[in-house]
Amino acid sequence: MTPTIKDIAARAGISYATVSRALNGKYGVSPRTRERVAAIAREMGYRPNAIAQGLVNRSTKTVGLIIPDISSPFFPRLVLGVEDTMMDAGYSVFLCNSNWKLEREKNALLQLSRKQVDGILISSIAARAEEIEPILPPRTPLVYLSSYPEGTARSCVSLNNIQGADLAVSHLLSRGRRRIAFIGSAQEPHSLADRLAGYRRALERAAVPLNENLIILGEFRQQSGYLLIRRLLSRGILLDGVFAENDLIAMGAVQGILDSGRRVPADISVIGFDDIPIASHREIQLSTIHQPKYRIGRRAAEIMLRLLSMHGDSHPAEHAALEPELIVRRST
Amino acid sequence: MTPTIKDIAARAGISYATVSRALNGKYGVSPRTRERVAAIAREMGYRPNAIAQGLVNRSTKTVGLIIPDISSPFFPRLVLGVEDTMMDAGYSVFLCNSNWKLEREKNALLQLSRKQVDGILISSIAARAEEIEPILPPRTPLVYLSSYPEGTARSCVSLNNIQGADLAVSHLLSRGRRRIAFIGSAQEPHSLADRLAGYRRALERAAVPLNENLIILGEFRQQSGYLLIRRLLSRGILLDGVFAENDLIAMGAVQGILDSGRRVPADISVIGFDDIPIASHREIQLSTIHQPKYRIGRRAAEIMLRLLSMHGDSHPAEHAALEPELIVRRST
DNA sequence: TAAGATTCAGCAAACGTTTGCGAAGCTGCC
DNA sequence: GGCAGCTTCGCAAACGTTTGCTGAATCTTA
Repeated sequence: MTPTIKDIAARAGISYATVSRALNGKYGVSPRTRERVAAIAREMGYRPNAIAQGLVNRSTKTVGLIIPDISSPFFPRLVLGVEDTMMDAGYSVFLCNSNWKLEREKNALLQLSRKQVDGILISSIAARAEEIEPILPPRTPLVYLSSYPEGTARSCVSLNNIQGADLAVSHLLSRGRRRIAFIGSAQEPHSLADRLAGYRRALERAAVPLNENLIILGEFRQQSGYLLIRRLLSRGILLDGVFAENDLIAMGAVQGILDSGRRVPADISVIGFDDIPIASHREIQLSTIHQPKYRIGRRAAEIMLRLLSMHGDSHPAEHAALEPELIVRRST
Repeated sequence: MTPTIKDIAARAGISYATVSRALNGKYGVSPRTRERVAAIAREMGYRPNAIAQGLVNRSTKTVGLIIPDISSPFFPRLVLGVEDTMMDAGYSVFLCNSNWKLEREKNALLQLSRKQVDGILISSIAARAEEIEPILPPRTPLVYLSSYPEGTARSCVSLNNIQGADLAVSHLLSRGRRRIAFIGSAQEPHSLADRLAGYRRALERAAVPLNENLIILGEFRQQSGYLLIRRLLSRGILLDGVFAENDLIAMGAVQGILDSGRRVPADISVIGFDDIPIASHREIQLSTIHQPKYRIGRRAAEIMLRLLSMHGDSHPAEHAALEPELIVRRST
């Protein structure tokens, strides 16, 4: 079928060991044969079988990337950042969507380990490291990106969520808002916790009392934001600001507020999180906290490459927390 | 390290051939030992090494998926459709972004074939099949999705682009528009050709003369639509309708029209193509031709699975052309 | 009870590579 | 001319599986 190293050897009249050495630039083969082998390989259209190489080298030049949902607008650029840099380094990436389900996340981890990936990058929805890390062989390079479980000793790349939330809420406060709702999602326990912490911190610093009634949770979807805000407003709860855990929720909230006859930002200011592409659209103009998604992906991939290069010697975990950036637009 | 089949054999005091047969439910091992092996395997946390299996089975349970750019809003749901159904069938998918470059597309093809993928799904930007198909080993299952090169004998899943464009332009005509611009991109030669053909067909049927000055090409980006329409308008060319090859271009065109002091749709109607998520947003409301992206992905994956199941016996190419759907919103 | 049939398990080759070790062949020096 | 030392290459094992073939043990049947 497709030519193997043995076919080349037969054609060149030498052993296949020599062919391997010639092709890989290893020591111990004369320039003459090296050239001859290269020529024959080219002529026959030889391609090294990466599976066979993976078996003997115990390295597949392959990594896994697990995210909740590629069709959620936050992830595509993250994935691109990872793929671009891994690709440049000669790695291929398996993409797995967990669909926000822990079970599927675990399953993906299992499949990937079976496939002998050299490392795994994951935007995990697990609350605690013990839920997922034991699934992997002990020394598998693992880096979390954007979201990580509590109690992990692995490398992480994420935004400083506490600070981001603080920035957002402080911005609302600076606009004179005092009754600020928090609309979040329980889908990513850890970032929820951090953003909630930032929310609390900002309020506390401004000496604004916390009102538990203003904290509500749903899903990372636009409709969720819409329904939650409408429920809140219909209960007659007073509001003058909304901090949503992500832009989709924020956009839903804006719609809900408008539909209830109130104005944005005149009556209620709304700020989101993530700065997904649509947020900057002229007709939307949502204030938000920018996350450098591509850079997060790239950075995580770079860390992965370092981990891979020192093939399991020791894993000094690196926690990169990128700086959030406040983007003020029309909604505040 | 991680336990192999031999470790299990040693522990059970039997040969590893028997362990393999027991684990795979092959004939020729007693229920008693089968059970014992299963128990030991579970206890030791055994996981079959898919690389080794791939080498001997000559099948890796892996496919490649090549698209131009995951961060372009058309692709995420397409990818999700593929990933979901391949995953359910026990396959993993390598994601590769070609960044609209033929060179990168070819390179991805090469890498994937090295990695011994069982098949490849590709949204190709190649103009002709000869540019890319020779790269793959002759009988590699290959299915095109959404976009395919001319002259291919392989399976394709795509929208009926001619009909879609016809629908869009006919819709503009039915709104009384007669001077309809076509703004497209040269990035995907084949879909451009088809959509242009549909544009021509609709005009012809309505006996509206074709004006070559109204056909302009750029890239699949919002800014491209903006710049092209502004240039057109500033040259004093009369327009009352715009058919854009995709929604991003259409949105850019809308902005350009508004910025030039004209109204949409009162002065100029605009219709796009794809129905990306943002198009349906309340503040955007772009008329467009809907593409069932997830379904296209799923369908392509299903065809791939059929191809895989008959491991290379014969490849009766299947050309699935899904029906476009006109979505009328505020912009027309 | 003996012979044949049937069940169960092991041996070893194969998949396509990489690589340690050893064996030639050559060069040059004394 | 003999020997050391270097260069160049081949042999064979290994990576972790699957599977055809063979052999032993058990069971069936006359």
